[in-house]
Amino acid sequence: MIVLLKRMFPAMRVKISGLDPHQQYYIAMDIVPVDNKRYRYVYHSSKWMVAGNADSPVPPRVYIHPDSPASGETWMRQVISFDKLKLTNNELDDQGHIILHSMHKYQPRVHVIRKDCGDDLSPVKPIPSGEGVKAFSFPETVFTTVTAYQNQQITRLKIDRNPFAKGFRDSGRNRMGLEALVESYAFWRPSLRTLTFEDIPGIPKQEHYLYPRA
DNA sequence: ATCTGAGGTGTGAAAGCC
DNA sequence: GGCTTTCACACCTCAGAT
Repeated sequence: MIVLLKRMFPAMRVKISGLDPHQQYYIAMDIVPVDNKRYRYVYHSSKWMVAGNADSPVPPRVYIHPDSPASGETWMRQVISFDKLKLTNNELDDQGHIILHSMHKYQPRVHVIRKDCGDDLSPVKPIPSGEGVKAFSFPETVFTTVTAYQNQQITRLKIDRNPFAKGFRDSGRNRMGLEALVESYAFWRPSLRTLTFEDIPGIPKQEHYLYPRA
């Protein structure tokens, strides 16, 4: 899904409840390695296989949601989308984009940060820890980075679902076949997730739900 | 409502790497 | 030689200007 500078697709979308409506919060995302392995796609078995050790770690980067900071009421009222998040494989990137290695597995994490804990938040600095900061991650959002698609079904999926790729769509495609394909890919399961905070601003327990995509 | 420029897509060929 | 990465390209969306 990545090369040079690309958006993440499909984008992560989350819904949060349980925030203090009057408290200001930052929402941020970072992406961490799942393991220290490099992968390659094996066509004949249609599986990702370990192909060696991971490349050297890249500088940690943070995507701060552009609506930040905003009140808990604002965040809870909307579905929070990370569709503007950009990924790069350029380790020398100085624009604050999230840097990843190709052919590695990563886990996106959503961070909810109380404003007083996030005043020195920066795209090029690790997310602060402690009281007032909470991270959420969902195992089904783990993904493998590539510079070229390894699976033609994924290419077709993206062409049909990403508006910017409309120019590559065929007019007579079999929609039912596509829907079946969508169902078969875990990462494509509804990207809308819900985080529930029980005791804000004290920071909370995690709970999440899966919603069927309309 | 229409125009326009910036920027987001996958493709396919060529280059680079091991 | 096979796999991965990079690049130019055409086509598209989107947002701001008029």
